[in-house]
Amino acid sequence: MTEREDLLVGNFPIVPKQKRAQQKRNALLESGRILFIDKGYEQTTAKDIAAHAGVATGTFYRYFSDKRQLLMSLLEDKIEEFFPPEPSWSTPDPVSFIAKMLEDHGKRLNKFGLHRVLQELLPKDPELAEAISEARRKIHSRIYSGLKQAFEKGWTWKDLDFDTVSWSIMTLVENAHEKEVQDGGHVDYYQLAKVICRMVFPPEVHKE
Amino acid sequence: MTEREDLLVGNFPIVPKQKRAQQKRNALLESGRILFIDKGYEQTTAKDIAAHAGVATGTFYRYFSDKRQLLMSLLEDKIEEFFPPEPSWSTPDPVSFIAKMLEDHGKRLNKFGLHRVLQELLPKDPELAEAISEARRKIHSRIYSGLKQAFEKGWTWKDLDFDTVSWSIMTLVENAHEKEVQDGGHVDYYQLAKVICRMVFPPEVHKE
Amino acid sequence: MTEREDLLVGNFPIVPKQKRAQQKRNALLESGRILFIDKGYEQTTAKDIAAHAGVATGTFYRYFSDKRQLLMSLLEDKIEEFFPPEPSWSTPDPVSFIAKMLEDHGKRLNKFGLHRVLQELLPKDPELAEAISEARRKIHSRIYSGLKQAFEKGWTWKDLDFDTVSWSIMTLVENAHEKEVQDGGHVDYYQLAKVICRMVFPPEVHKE
Amino acid sequence: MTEREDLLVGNFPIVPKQKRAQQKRNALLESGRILFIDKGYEQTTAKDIAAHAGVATGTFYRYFSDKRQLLMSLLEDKIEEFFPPEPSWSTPDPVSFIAKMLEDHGKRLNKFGLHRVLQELLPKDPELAEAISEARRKIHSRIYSGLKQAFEKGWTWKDLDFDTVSWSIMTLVENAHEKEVQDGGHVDYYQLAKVICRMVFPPEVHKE
DNA sequence: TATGAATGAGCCTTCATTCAT
DNA sequence: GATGAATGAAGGCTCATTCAT
Repeated sequence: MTEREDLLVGNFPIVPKQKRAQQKRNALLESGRILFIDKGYEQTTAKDIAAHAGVATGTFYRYFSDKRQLLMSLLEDKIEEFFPPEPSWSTPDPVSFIAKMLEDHGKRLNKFGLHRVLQELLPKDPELAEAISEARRKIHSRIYSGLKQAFEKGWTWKDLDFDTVSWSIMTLVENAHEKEVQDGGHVDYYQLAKVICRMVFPPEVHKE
Repeated sequence: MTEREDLLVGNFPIVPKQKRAQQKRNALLESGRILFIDKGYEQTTAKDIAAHAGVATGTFYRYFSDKRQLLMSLLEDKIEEFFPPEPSWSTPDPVSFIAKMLEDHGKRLNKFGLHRVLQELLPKDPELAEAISEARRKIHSRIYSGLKQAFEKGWTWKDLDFDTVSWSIMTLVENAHEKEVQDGGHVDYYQLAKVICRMVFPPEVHKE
Repeated sequence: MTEREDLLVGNFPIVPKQKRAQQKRNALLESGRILFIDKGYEQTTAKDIAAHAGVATGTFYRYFSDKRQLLMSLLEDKIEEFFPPEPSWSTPDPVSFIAKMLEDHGKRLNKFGLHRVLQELLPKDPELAEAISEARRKIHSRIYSGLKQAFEKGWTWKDLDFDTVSWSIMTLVENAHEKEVQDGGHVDYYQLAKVICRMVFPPEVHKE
Repeated sequence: MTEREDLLVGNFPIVPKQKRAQQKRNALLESGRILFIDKGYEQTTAKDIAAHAGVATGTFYRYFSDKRQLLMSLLEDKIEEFFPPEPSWSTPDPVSFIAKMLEDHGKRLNKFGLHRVLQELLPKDPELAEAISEARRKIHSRIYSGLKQAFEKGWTWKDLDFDTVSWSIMTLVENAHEKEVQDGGHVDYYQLAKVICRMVFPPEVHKE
């Protein structure tokens, strides 16, 4: 982690070396995460976070230059959690594979919990928006090339539009975990995987 | 929805009857919309809105109890814009039909422009979240029953999972218009429609 | 005054047009002056000034962008008070003339009262420092040319160093009014004028 | 002055006896001096000083009760630097003597460098103001008696006003070194000395 | 009704000072 | 003695909301 520390964040107020300091820093991070998720980013003040972490206001500013930097530190570690693993089409049972992947990814995202906060921030934070956009582009291109390979092996629909289908898969994966929250119901990841496979494979391949 | 409408909005400052007043109210609404989209909800102050509408700060509060209510009024009129029209499967050419629908809906949403603002607000406004959720449920159930009818006519996959597929369609439709913004590229609505149809119809029906 | 308003200050928060507003602005200016003199610039907060003027903190910021701007507004009107009037050497009785001038100028400065504040600020406010410097340069050059004229009329010491003597006169005039404060004693302006004249005129001219 | 010295300074953290401690204390003093001159008194924090001296913040408070006391200690050692040596009128060449004295004193003051800081503090620190005032009174009285002696020897103007002339001399001496800074130009100490002598001696004595 | 000045709570941030290690 | 993290009071400033005109 240390090497990526200044990726989004800059290495502003000292990388804390003592264990104590690390703990306090982590407490602040965790408090930030909780409050951001609970009340939203704007509604959470530095004071709130400090109080929730059981430290004084000033202490917050020893570890973070401001609220935004705390959020960035939070993201930095976890940004990879947004990347769904590349779906593999050359599996004996792609549906199960994807179902498993969806479920794992959903769990990860829900545990992460900051997606809402990101949406709140994207409009006002172009730098962040760009970072996210970049991440999305990567996912998209990974799915895209996976599809291409499958296509070249003759497994997919002949008229597969790589771009549209990659985007559709990405969109469904990204939103799947929200489904649970939204309608309280649970997602049938297996069914969703089946739908995704149907977007890619014609039925005869499916059976194979 | 109509019955809960005033729940959302409150019936505070009386719907003004005079033409002058109506104009002012509309100017405020429009200014609010523009500024919310431009700078985000939190970043827009009541004073900003009033100034942009060419009235005094105090006047704002004659027409709206606060910023939130203005937003709610804005949504009230336009909430239906979120509803994609029910896809019709019993059309000679469902792909083209859906493609057209996607495009129209995308245009409408982009013209509306407040989706970003909604995302900014959802975390802090459970009431609004509930209203949106409700709207979603309606769309979902409409798509659901459309699918069911198609199923009963024997057009769809035999093992169609209504819920999963409805949700997938809804998700793709909701996000399609964002694609343009995100990757600057334009959406190929026809291809997307094809993908959707593939989720629903087996290939042999397709040709019909 | 209005035409010079934006000299040092910029015309930040609206030139108040209503009488009420003018009064409030003036009250703030006066409170600022009093508190600056009493407690020093740094020790005076915007809140203090507002409270002393009997208005809320926010009101302060309607009229001034910050403490510094208030001070600048204060100076703007009064900056000319720093300029001692040009001593006239071609008077029947230059000593009396200068004595009178010194006294008037001292009174003016003491009424103004902000010289201490200026000294507090000069080191940290280069813009202000420049303005003051500029003013000083003007005074200096006026005294300088007055001396030159007197010299050309053959009234002064033959070896008069214009620069040194101008500077000496300026320095004495500037500091004279502080003498009262410093040793509680009062300044004998007449004696001081005599000293100044001795710096300029040889004794034989003196009697003339 | 010696008796009041600890009044100014307080005898708080005991003059440290160990060599190490002395060094640290001196480092802090020197760092304080440098930073005060560079950034001003208010703008310099205890932490700044400690950091500049290469010790921890807490250490600062072992040696000084606070920022003010450090400044006072700084002055304590150097306050005598403010005293211009008594001008001697009974020299073969008083002009040169005084010129030399002015130059030396200017150099000393400029090396000292804290005059600006004093001006920043005087308004808020009556005790310091009193100490300075006291010092001034001493200088004044020394010059005064020097003049008196010269007068008694019949060297000066017959109508010399001791008080006014002492004050004038003191004022010119005190401000001379600032002239360099102010107009970038250099002071012609010889000319200034001549002016001072003219305030004291009539021309015929001058030649003597 | 319309106006916009006034209000003051509350956020962000700094820094003198303390204190556990 | 030294350290530097922690504290929290206090200042700067904004903005939603009220209210006298």
